[in-house]
Amino acid sequence: ASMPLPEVSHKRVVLLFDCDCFYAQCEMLEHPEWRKKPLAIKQKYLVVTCNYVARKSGVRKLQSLEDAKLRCPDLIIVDGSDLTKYRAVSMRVFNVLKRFGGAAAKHERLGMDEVFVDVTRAAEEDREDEPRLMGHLFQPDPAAVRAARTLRAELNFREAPAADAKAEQSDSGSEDGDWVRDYRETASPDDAKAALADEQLCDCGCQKRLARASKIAAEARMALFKEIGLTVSCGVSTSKMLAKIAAGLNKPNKQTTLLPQHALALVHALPTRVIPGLGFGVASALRELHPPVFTCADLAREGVRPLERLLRATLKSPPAGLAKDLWQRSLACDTDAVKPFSG
DNA sequence: GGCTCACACT
DNA sequence: TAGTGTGAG
Repeated sequence: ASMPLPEVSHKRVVLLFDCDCFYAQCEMLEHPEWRKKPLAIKQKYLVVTCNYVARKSGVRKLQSLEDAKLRCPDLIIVDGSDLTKYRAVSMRVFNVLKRFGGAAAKHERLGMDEVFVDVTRAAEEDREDEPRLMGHLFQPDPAAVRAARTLRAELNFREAPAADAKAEQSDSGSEDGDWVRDYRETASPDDAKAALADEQLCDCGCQKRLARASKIAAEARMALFKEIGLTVSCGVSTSKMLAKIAAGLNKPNKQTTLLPQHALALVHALPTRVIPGLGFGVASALRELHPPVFTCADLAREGVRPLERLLRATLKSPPAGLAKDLWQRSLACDTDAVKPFSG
């Protein structure tokens, strides 16, 4: 009612490239004989990352070395406290990615192993009318879509390009429906899911822009593999938050497109920690509330004012506007811009 | 603007 | 872990 509604537009196109187990891959570049063996990188007495062979034996990030060795007795352990070579590989990755997305693209580094790229302009200017969607497409299940719809109704919240305005022009506009049905590469969905996807189509052109972007992502990933020998996972969506979440859906060495009209169905049930800017402290405080706030849907229902109070009680000096930003992100609306020249 | 601190990010 | 980045004051 009196809550400010999130601004939702699908106009941006954001990629997130996330190097798979970055330090471990760097070590395997120097030692190809380790590729098929379980490999962990340690700092002090902690495993900071490990390759996917090691993960099959239950080795995990931030495990104690002791635990890791118990789970995987033949684990190869490399000290990773000298970051020099990782920094060098990281810069090579960034320099390759800078070639993609055209002159108007913006590239932002996050840590050593992640790069955001805003490819809005390139995706708009692409002439291709029926771009092939590369990689995976996230498809919500019907229950998640129903839950998202309920949440939207509860909060009286409508997405900018209306999904229901489409019903009236259903006989004229079958081309978009065919386009999605024919070009997705995920495992073939059942009829219910296909119907669901068609029902949720958006007419702002975001599907085509995201598909064009998925091609840029595929080309960039190929270049990284050929020129450096690294595999990366990639998320393709309309904001940094959604691209990051999408990248995590299929790993390693896969890319995933998340259509903005499916974002709430994905986000609503996820823990509040998926929201960038909402860290360990705030997430813990939210869980202590009664009733406890666990998921993004819980946080969305909580509203801005109670969140402001919690931030004041939890943080030393909460940045202005943080509550509003976090609350909007709980509804999958993230307007944080890709900031160029951060590397 | 520059310093420290708290907090979040990898 | 070993850093980097950000906003508040």
